[in-house]
Amino acid sequence: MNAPSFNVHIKCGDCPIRHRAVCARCDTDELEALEEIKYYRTYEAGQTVIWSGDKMNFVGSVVSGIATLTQTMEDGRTQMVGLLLPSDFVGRPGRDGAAYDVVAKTDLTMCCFRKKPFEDLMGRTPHIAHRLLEMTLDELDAAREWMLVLGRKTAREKIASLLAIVARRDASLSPGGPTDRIVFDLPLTREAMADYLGLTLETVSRQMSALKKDGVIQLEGKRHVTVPDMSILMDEAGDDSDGGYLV
Amino acid sequence: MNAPSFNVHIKCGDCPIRHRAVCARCDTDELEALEEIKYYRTYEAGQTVIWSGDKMNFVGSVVSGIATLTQTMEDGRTQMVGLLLPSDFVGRPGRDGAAYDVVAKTDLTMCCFRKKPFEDLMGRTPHIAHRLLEMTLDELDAAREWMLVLGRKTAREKIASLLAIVARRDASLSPGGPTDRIVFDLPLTREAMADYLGLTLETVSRQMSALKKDGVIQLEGKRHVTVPDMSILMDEAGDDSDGGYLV
DNA sequence: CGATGACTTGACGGAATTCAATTAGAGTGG
DNA sequence: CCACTCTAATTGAATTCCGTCAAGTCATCG
Repeated sequence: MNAPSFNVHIKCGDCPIRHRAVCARCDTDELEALEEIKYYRTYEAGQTVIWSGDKMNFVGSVVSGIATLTQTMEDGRTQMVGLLLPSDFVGRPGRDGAAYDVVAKTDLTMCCFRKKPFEDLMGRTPHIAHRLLEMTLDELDAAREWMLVLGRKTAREKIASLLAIVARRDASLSPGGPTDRIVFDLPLTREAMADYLGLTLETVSRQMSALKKDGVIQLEGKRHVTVPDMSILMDEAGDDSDGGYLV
Repeated sequence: MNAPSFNVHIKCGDCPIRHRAVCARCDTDELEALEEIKYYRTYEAGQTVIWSGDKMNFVGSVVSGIATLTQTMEDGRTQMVGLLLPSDFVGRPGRDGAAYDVVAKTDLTMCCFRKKPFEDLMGRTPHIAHRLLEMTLDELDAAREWMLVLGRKTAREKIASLLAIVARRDASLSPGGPTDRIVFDLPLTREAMADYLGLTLETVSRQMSALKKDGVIQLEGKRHVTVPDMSILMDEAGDDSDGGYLV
C-alpha cells in the first residue's frame, strides 16, 4: 500500500480552485491565514483517502482529480453518495469520525487543513463559514436531485442522467454553443457508474449499448463519449429541460 | 382552497423547539432580534405550503406537525426528498425560487421570517449562521443515508428502514429502555411511504403485511404499529446495528 | 345507506438482477 | 513481436422482484 505524498506546494493566489472552493470569498489577509495551516497531499488512482468510521484529523478541498464518497452495507452492497470534483470540500467541521469512504478514482491532489486549526479559523472568519454553508446547501440540493434519480428513474433514464451531468460539467469548462456536439471522457468505470446509479454493472453496460444503438451517444473505446444532440440526451434523462445540477 | 391562518403567537422563551431549531444557539439579545421579525402561520393537513419554482419570500422552522419535501417529474412520478419534523428549517437563504414542493401532512405550525430581514440578521449573527450550517450538514448526512436506502435496499428492507426511523424518533421522545417494545403511530399514508421509498403503494402494503405475518411488527388499524423487538427490525432494515439517522 | 378515501390482495407482465460465458484492451516478459 | 495474464466490459439466458391492472375490503362521513 503506497502512502500519499506531500511534495507539492501552490500559492493560494495561483490555485486553480481559488474562486470556487471554500476559500472563494476570502480576502488577502484571510488567505494568508489559510496559507499558514494548509498542506498538500496527493493520492494515486484507487487509493482510499479516508475509511468510513476512521477518525478524521483533517478537512480539505479537492484541487485536481476525482474522488468518490461511498457507503457500504455489511453484505457488500455499495452506494455512491457523492462525486468529488475539483473545488469540492471533504470532511465535516465539528465531527470526528468519517461517515463515508473516500476513494481516489484518478490521481488526486488535495489541499488539506488540520481540523482543529481550521475550525478555529472558521470561527473567526465568517467568509469561510458562509462559503461552506453555501457549498453545503448546494450539495444538499444535488443529493436530493439524486434521490429522484435513484428512487424513480428507469435504468435507461439513470444512465442518461449521469451522462448529462458529466457532459454539462465538461461543456461548462470548454467553449462551444449549447447546441454543439459535446465530447468527453467518462471519469468512471462501469462499476463506479453502477454504484452511483443503484444498478448492476451489467445493466449499465446494456443501457450504454442501447443508447449507442439508438444514436443518443457515440462511443469510441469504453470511455470516450460523443453526444451529437444534447437535447435528445436530456429527453432520455426524463428531466424538464433546464435542471439544476450536481456541482 | 383555504388560506393559512396567522392568529398564534408564542414567546421564543416558551417555544417547544427553542433548543433544536435554527435559533438554538442564540443568546437573549439575538432572540429579541428574531422575535421582532418572526410571525406564525398554520396550515391544514393536505395544504401545500410552497410550490416548487415559486418565489420564496420567507424562510422558517416547523414548530409542530409534519410536512414533506417532494420532487415531481413531468409525467407525474414523484419522490419525497425530505421529511420535515418540528425544529426542521425550510427555505434557503440566498436563493429566491423554491426547489421542491412543501406539503403539510398533518396540521402544521410554522415560525416564519421574511427572507431579506433574516438574511441580514444572519450576516450579523454568527450563532444563527453556525447553527444553520450544522443543521444543513445533518440534513446532507440524512439525504446520503437515504440514497443508500433508495439505491440498494429491497422493498422489505426499505419498509423496515422507514419504520426504524420513525420508531427511533418516537423512542427518543418517550421513556423506556432500548430493549422495550416500541409503539407508535405512522404519520404517513401508504402512498406517502411509497413516495419516500421509491415504491408503489401496493408494494408498501404487501411488505407491511409480510412484516406483520412474520411477527416483525404488529398492526392495529392501518397506522398503529408495535415493534416487539427493535433489534429484529434493525436486522430487517439491513443496517449495522447502530446507524446514524434522519433528524 | 350509499359514497368516498385508504388500504389490501390477487394475477400477470416486464424490467432489472443473477449467473455464466465471451470479448476487448492494456501491460508484461520471453 | 507474439504469447500470456489481468482487468474492464459486453452479451446471453434464466430468474426474481416489483410494478401494473383490477377487484374487493374496511372505516368514516354526510
